[in-house]
Amino acid sequence: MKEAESIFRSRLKEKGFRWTPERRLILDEILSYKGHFDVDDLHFRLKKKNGKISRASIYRTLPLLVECGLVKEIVDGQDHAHYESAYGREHHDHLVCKECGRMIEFLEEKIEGLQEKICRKHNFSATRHFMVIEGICSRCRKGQKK
Amino acid sequence: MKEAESIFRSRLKEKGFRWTPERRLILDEILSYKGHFDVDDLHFRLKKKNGKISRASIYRTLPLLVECGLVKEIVDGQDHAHYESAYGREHHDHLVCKECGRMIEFLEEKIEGLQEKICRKHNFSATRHFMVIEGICSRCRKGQKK
DNA sequence: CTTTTATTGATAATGCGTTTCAATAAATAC
DNA sequence: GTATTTATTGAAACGCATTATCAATAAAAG
Repeated sequence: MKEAESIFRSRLKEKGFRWTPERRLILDEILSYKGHFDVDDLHFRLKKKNGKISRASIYRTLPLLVECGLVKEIVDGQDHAHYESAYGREHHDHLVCKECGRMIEFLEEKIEGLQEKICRKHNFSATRHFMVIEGICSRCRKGQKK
Repeated sequence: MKEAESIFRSRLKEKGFRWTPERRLILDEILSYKGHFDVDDLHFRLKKKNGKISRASIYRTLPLLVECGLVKEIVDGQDHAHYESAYGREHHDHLVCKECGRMIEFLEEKIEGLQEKICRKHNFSATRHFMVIEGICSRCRKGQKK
């Protein structure tokens, strides 16, 4: 299945951008990694496998992938950006543990519906929405009880 | 009504911190300004009125005010932090316009209830939660139609 | 193969936020 | 009130994530 790649390649073509080995490596790595990541994580994994991709290329490629819906930024209220692969995945929100950084995904259909209602009420045209619950996860709570 | 001030002053005392003219000016300005703001907004307004407060003092004071619940950080997925006075205000979420930056507040009780349900389900102890809907507000949409 | 021009990696620059430090000034005791 | 202690201040240096610059490289198209 190369659908994700063809989505990316046709979007690049549309904009007069080019399909390069670096962009391919970045896309492949993101698709093969199931989890949340930041730029450093991704750079580390790419360097380990290929030893030659610059951080600058990652910073340049990520917005392109976000734009065509293959990657999503996770807004988590922490100090720097986190991302996740969005290819073949449904929208969901996150519980973020302040202790260990773990992100737990959840989906509550009713919330999605309520968000649409609010947009209609305010005549607001939504392009993105997210919800974050920050706190201490069950694992870390057990740890704190000594 | 000086309740907000006494909340802040007793919290400072508790921690061995001091009540200073600068902290008073910052608190007063935040309480008197009804709206969302960032550090630059606040610094500009304080300088105009008093001509002598440093950005560093604002950066140092804001977390103290957040800690005692008088100010809330608005996590909006934009590039830098925004805040709002939280004194005497109920929790609410935001619609954020990518065009003009305007933030529209909303409260949906049902969403709050659903968030609690999700936390119970994951045995997660929440300390903060927020929801943002990003897009184009009604005003800007009208403008775009020429 | 040649031409055009986007992309790359390295590095400099940006911008928000934090830390450092010497001078100042609250708080407390006397 | 005066002296002592130590947190706070403003200015400037710093840290860190991200963006912009630039010369060399390499896709794309003819």
